[in-house]
Amino acid sequence: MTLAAVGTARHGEVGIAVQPPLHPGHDLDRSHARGADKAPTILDVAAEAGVSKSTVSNVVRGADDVSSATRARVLAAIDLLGYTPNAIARQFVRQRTTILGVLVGDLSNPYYAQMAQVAERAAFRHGYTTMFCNIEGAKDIALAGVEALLEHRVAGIVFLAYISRTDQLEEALRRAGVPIAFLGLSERWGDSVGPEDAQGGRLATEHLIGLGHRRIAYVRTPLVERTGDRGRHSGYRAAMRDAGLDALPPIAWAPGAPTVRYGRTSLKLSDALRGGKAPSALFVSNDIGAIAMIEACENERLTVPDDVSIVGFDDIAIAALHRISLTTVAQRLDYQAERAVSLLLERIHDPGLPPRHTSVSVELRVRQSTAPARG
Amino acid sequence: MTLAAVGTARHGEVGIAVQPPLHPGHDLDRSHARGADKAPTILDVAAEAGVSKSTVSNVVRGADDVSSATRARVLAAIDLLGYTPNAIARQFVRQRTTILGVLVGDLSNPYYAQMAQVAERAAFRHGYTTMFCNIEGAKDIALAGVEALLEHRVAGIVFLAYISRTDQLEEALRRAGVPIAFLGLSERWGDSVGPEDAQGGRLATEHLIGLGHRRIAYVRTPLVERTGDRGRHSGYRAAMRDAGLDALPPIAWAPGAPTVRYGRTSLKLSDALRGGKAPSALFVSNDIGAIAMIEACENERLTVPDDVSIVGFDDIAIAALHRISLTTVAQRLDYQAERAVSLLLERIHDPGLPPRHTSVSVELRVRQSTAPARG
DNA sequence: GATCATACCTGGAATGTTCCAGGGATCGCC
DNA sequence: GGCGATCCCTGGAACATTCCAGGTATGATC
Repeated sequence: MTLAAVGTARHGEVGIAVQPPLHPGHDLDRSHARGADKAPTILDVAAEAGVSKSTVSNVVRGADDVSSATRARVLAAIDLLGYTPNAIARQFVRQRTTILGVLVGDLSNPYYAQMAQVAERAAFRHGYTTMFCNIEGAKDIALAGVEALLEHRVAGIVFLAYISRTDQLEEALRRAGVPIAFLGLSERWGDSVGPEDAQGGRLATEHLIGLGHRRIAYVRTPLVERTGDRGRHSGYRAAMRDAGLDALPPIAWAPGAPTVRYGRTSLKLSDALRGGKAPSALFVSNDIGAIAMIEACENERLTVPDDVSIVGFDDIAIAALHRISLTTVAQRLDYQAERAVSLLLERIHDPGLPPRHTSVSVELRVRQSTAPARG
Repeated sequence: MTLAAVGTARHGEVGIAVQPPLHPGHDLDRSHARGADKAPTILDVAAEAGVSKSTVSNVVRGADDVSSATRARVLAAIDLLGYTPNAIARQFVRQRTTILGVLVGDLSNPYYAQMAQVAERAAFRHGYTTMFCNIEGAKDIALAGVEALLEHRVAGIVFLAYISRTDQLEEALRRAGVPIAFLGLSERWGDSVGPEDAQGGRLATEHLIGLGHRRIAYVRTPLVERTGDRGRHSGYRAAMRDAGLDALPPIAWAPGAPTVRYGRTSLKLSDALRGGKAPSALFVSNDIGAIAMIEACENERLTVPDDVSIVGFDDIAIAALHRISLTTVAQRLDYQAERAVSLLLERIHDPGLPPRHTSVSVELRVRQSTAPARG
């Protein structure tokens, strides 16, 4: 507390000049009287500055009807006492918070981590803090997490998870009536931002077709929401149809944790990628899955891209590593996260808004995991 | 609301039997009278159940002095009204929260993301929610982030960031007197958990020496806190000394963002890795740096591990990918995050505890980025 | 000098919960 | 039937802030 006063004195004489050493020695008494155990309140500051609590409140909140002399006096008192405004009390009386809940599927997955980071930053820039719940695919945890967010009366929720929403979870969210933005997904009941899945599926598939591949399979991983998966798959089918090719039956990742390690063992490649009718190219519904697929192929002594070409979706950071160099459909993760936060804040401000769904254009990034078909 | 009651009926007739259809039709009146705009409070529930607010509070908090008949009646009323306890009011009156602040350096860095995930999970398991601040190395943002956490009166802070702590930031934290645990670091003023840096440095270096390398350089990246860097570097020096080898001058990553992309261009390899006196092996102070180093080497047409062996530190998930296959010093990220949360909760419970520093043992994981020295 | 306007400040009500002291029943025991 | 114990329940105070109606100077205008 004394240090703070010194700090003030150092960086400007204004506050000090208006209000010299105020009550010399008195601060010691105060701190003894109150004890160091309790944080100073707006009333302590008011007493110290010789004004009412309302005036201190006005200063803290930046209201304009405070004379500059009074303001300086109050600021000096705040500095002296080391007062930190109590957001809990503020939230309590104003009956709303500036906290955004973030439901994130799995932070150890780079896709979500990148999204979460940008969302946090965007929220912070708008004066909101973020409360995270890592729901990791477990339905009961998700429900408990949502409950916690609702109890804390978050102003809105960013939904960033692949968990298949149960009726229970969805109903809990609807009932609470809290603004919610689905990030990385489209066509939900709240607001949403997502990539142009169908267009991406088409780009990926056309790229492979252009390289001369005829037998191209779609690989579906549990990472992708049904809606996203549907779009990507239908883009694939449309491109195949337009090229006069037959769509192959999709290869499915066994249900389970969406990690590279799991995918590597889960994908049954022996069946899918061996023999005369095996596909020479794969379009995988996301990058983590595509990387798992590369691992799985190389485990089975199939070289990528020589034996199999692979295209992913997302363009997460590690896809660009030389050693990985994954051809993929890039979606602007950062833009989407920003947009989701904007949608949320707009709805918080005006709950009457109609639901809005933003889809973000995608772009093919050709790297080394795809090569012309052989023969 | 009705659904919830049905749910109750399904898994047990007790609640329903004790309190049949209570007040049929009445719920509609209430919801109209109150209007759907305001969330029901404990008083609404009390009126509905015909008890006092204190009793409802007892039920919600799980206090034991409530008869089972009354409890059932209150629960039914809660269900009917869709009451969600107001954590803000609870925090307000109890003068403490069950929120843990997490200051995280950079969520898009897998090292932090993994730590953050486990920390969140551990906190949640103990009944705490987490408030994230992504401080990304910018000092003013870090300060504003800490301020936000303090205003929300978080019960403790997990510090998970490489940002070099300014006097200002450190003083703000000390002054606030909030319990704080440093994660991934040791030897700080609060509680801390970190890996055995010196031992790790020694293991990495001895592995390279064992492979016949003589000219081994230490590469320092801006990712690592000074303390961690010091330990790893000194472990390296000790191993070199014990083997009768000269430690080379450390190679430094230019200050800047700690990403692979940046590191790739920032590391001046032409000078460091060319010529007769160039090192044949590198020990890099963390995995992201090591991966950047692999990229940088291969950019310069140096093959890893044939031309240069590289060892990292951390064993982040992507280090294990076949395509990366980084030899590295593994530290138990999950255990550390768990431990940091435990330390924090113990201190919240008993602030008088002396500062504790846990160091976690490390273990070398040999993969494909290291090979015997040539010639 | 009365009236009005403006600038600045203040006191009180309200917010939803917890916690505590205490108050009725009911029961058992002498 | 008096007393104590136990069980269950209740009303009120307290928490730190915001917001609003109102109050008091000061200055300007007629």
